[in-house]
Amino acid sequence: MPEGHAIHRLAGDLNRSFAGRQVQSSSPQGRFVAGAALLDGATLSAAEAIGKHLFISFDHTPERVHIHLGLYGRFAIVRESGLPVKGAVRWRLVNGETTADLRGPTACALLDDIAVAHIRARLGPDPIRADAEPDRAWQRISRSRSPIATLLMDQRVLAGVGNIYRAEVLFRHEIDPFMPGSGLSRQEWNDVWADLAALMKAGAVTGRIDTVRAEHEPEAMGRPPRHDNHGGEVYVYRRASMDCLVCGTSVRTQSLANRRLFWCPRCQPRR
DNA sequence: GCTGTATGCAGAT
DNA sequence: TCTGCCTACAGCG
Repeated sequence: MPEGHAIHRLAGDLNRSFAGRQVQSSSPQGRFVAGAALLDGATLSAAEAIGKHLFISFDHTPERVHIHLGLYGRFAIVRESGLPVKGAVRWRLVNGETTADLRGPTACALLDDIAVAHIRARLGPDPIRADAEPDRAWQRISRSRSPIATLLMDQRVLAGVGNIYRAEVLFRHEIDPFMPGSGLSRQEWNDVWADLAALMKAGAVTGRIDTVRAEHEPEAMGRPPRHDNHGGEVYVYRRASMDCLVCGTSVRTQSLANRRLFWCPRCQPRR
């Protein structure tokens, strides 16, 4: 479930289970054998998330494991050890009582400081991180003719926002997803950034994406409760042809930059 | 068993 | 703008 909030949550979970502890490291699937062997028996020092990227450091080497889950990747942590390997486990970490199995990542590699710095340098500010500089994103957005919906998901502009948060934050601020970045006012940007930070930090705690304000929750609107398969309550994401929770208009969808975009044409009118 | 789908991104065209 | 790729699972026959 890899938008940025999930990666931050994962980093926290890994730290709780493994930080400061010696780990057994292996690559049952066979595609991270050399890296995994190098770390076997090492002490894990910390896991850190930047946008959708996860970095894991160890005491005995300056190199870090860089993981990007991509669309399908999962990193499952269970409170058991001695488990049989099920499926294609790229990397398995075990301490006395806990097993973490990584499957299907786009990236899983041991990187030196220079390579890590390279990745960091190409990422925009991450709304979840305390060290984020939202102005860097504004500089790009305010000068761009690309649709705001495209810019929000561009990891060079903002790190960690994915298809759900972009659709939801644009809905919450009644912004036309096709409006060029240069059409956004500074105030709108400040509001969008603050909202993304709040929504994503909450998501990192709960592990769900919840974007529906209390007054629009199904119960408050006299509708039956509803839970989508990503685990939270949302306004427009994957609700194509369903009624907008606010105005009742049919939610629209369209492919934009290879991803499905969802919006309400009435709440987010063309500008 | 097969097909379609998924919260992503890089590299080719 | 399009294709390929990493994997699991739901829905279908």
